[in-house]
Amino acid sequence: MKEKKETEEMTNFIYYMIKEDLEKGLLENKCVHTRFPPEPNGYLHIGHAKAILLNYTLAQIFDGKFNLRFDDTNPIREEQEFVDSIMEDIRWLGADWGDRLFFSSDYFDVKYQFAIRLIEAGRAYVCDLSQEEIRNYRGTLTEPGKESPYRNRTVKENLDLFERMRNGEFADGSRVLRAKIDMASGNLNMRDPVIYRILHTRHHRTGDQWCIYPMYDFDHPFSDALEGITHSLCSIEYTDHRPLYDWIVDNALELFPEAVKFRSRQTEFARMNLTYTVMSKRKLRRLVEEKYVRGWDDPRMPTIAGLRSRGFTPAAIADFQERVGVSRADSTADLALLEHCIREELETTAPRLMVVLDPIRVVITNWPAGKKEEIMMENIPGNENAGTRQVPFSGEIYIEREDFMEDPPKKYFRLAPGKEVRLKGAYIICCEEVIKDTAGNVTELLCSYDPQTKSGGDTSGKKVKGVIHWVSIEHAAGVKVNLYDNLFTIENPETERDIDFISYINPESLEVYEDVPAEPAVAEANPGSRFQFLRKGYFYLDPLAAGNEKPVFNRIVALKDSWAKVKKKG
RNA sequence: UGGGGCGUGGCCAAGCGGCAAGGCACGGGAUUUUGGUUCCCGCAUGCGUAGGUUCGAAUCCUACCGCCCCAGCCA
Repeated sequence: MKEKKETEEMTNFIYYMIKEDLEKGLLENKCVHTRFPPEPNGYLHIGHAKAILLNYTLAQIFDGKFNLRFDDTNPIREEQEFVDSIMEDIRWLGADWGDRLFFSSDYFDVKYQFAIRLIEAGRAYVCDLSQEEIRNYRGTLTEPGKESPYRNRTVKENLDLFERMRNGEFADGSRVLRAKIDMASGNLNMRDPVIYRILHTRHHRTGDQWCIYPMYDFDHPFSDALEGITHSLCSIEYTDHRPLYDWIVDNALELFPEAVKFRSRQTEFARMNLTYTVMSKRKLRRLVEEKYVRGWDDPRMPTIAGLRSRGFTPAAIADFQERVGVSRADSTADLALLEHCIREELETTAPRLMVVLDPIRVVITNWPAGKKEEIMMENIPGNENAGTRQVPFSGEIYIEREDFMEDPPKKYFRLAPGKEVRLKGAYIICCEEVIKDTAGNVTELLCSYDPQTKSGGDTSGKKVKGVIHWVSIEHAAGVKVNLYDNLFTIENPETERDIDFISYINPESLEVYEDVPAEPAVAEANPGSRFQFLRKGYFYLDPLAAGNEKPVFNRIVALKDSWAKVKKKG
């Protein structure tokens, strides 16, 4: 990943909290140690990127450590496929976990021992209530719960039952292990939470070794303690779980001190939403399953895989997260900010190319027949190191259909009958005649060029306001272009109540141009590299389509278009 | 009507009793062979509301209002 961030750049409350912990010596002789704990049951999205980058960056800033730990305590939901994709995504983002890749399931054995100690201390018991009974006994938001009739079993009986649970003597759902806390607590999480359940399900890592599995609230704090995590960051909905987190760690410290590397503390921060998209796993899955997108990695998806195939860069995503910041308030970041970040990066790094998306033929009537001229163009204006390239120019070219108007408004600087415009890097041309088909559609423009106006050596003294891009027809290479736009038409499709978010899908979120003329230099472009199509936007040469007949370019983001604003205002 | 969290400009977000940072967006102007970039300028008499404390309040106190989360043997 890029160099460590200047600490001055990080100004969020978690950064200051850690800094204070360090100053007060609260970490004793430990270094800052964070972790990212994904459950391997789905794809990561840009909201996860916030958590990954926060944890990783914090560890970097303070010279600490960062663990990747898969939270795989529920064998029913988890699969190896997701472990692989998650690791790929995190690696791509640049968060390096070194040799600290862990799985919650690695510690099932110690966790079992810890559960036994809890039982021995009289702080956990085996409960025979059915799932429904447990729910009823729990009470409601406004009424306290009732104690389970099994709450006061003897330690001996609990130990025996728990062992038999582990040995597979009981059916799924018939018994659970519960922490004995407080059935009257206003915090439902403290009403004797279930900490182990019976699940005769094969686990993706431990196989059939276990038929009882720990619950998150028991597992997570203890895993943190085992790994010596100093700062356990999580999203805001876990705030209610913090007392339970502390209960577990305190008990571990008291009953199983030799297993605890550090008494970690949980700190919550708000998750991020993004405008013009949805973030919930359920909704993303629906988009995939109902084929509104081609898959989890569709370039319109807010998944890490989607952003990657769209052409976004890890640096732009990190910059975006940095600018969004971290707080405890619900927030929806503006997609415009993410777009700004990628444009800012690509402005100085992406070589330019001329491609005409919607071509109209231009014949330069006074151009010597058959003559070809090589035009030298800068790859990245203002950056000499990026070099130059030759672009062939001839008497028949394509220009963008929208760069010509038969009856232009006042502020239109492009081509129009009798008007002049500069062809980028080449000459100034003047539109002499408009040719139409029988339906009245413009099919071709007859123009004249002024030999005095060659770029770099213009002796005409002419000043034209408009400069347009072009491609020589004879020398053009064909490319396929995918124009991506927002997947949804409204800013917050997720928060609209009573209306199915599917109805806000943007029918024009993908526009495909099968064969579009591009300057011949495209042939040398490397798959996976990014370009600016002059005046159009930033594009990513799809590496997945590398074998195709034509190169495939995905639009990452369009260039800002102030003309569109002028037009709208009239 | 139980518990918890949060309310600072359109979107984020600093601020922690001394008189509202910054970014994006937006508006205006300059430069420009990308209507891009860059560069200037503008953009909260106001910090959910109402009271109170104080010489002084976004910051402290009180009450109220609004939004979010919690009743999985999910994480």
